[in-house]
Amino acid sequence: MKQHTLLPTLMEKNMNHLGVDPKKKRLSNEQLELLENSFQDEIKLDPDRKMKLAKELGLQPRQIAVWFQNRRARWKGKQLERLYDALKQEYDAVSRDRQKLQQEVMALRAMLKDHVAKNQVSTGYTDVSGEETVESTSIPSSDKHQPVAEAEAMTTVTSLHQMNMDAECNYQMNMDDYNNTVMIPPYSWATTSMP
DNA sequence: TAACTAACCTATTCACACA
DNA sequence: TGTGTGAATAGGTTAGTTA
Repeated sequence: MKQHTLLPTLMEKNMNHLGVDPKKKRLSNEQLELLENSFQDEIKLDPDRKMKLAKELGLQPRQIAVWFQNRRARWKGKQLERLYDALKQEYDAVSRDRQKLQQEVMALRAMLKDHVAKNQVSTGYTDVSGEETVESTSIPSSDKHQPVAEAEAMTTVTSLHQMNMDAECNYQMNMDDYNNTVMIPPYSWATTSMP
């Protein structure tokens, strides 16, 4: 059950020389240093260590426990901050890649449109002359092949689009994987030692 | 198995130091 | 005197113990 033992000892000590009722008093540098060192050793506080620290620092065990609780909360906040920064960097990088891919897709689409238009024109000529025009892209075209070429071209665009979609899906999946790996279930973070 | 207990958590309050 | 920081509190969850 909760322990609501307040701190008469410390308070009394502190108010004696001030003539006031200090309800909250900052810990001294020495006390903080020792607590900090202890926290760096182990984020969790076992009862023996709590008693030892309390004795050593002249504080109530409850104060030691509270200090560790607050320290863990601050530590977790920092961890979340770092995690946020890492995720943001990752997101920015993926975002840039996505934009680049989209630009490539647009360029390829434009090329394809141009290519199809030229094929249609050249097909018009071949209808008359019977000659076959070969584009620099080496895609064969004739009145017989033209629908096939268009279909292939459309397939290419669809594939590119699919690749783009896949990239997005992969990113989503990776983020999910990352979340499953990194997201910390309640309280479990506290059982891990300091990084 | 329910009740109790201790330790922990998050959210909040509040005293104090300082610009 | 407003604000940031940290000690302390409130209330909830979890896990171990016991009758």
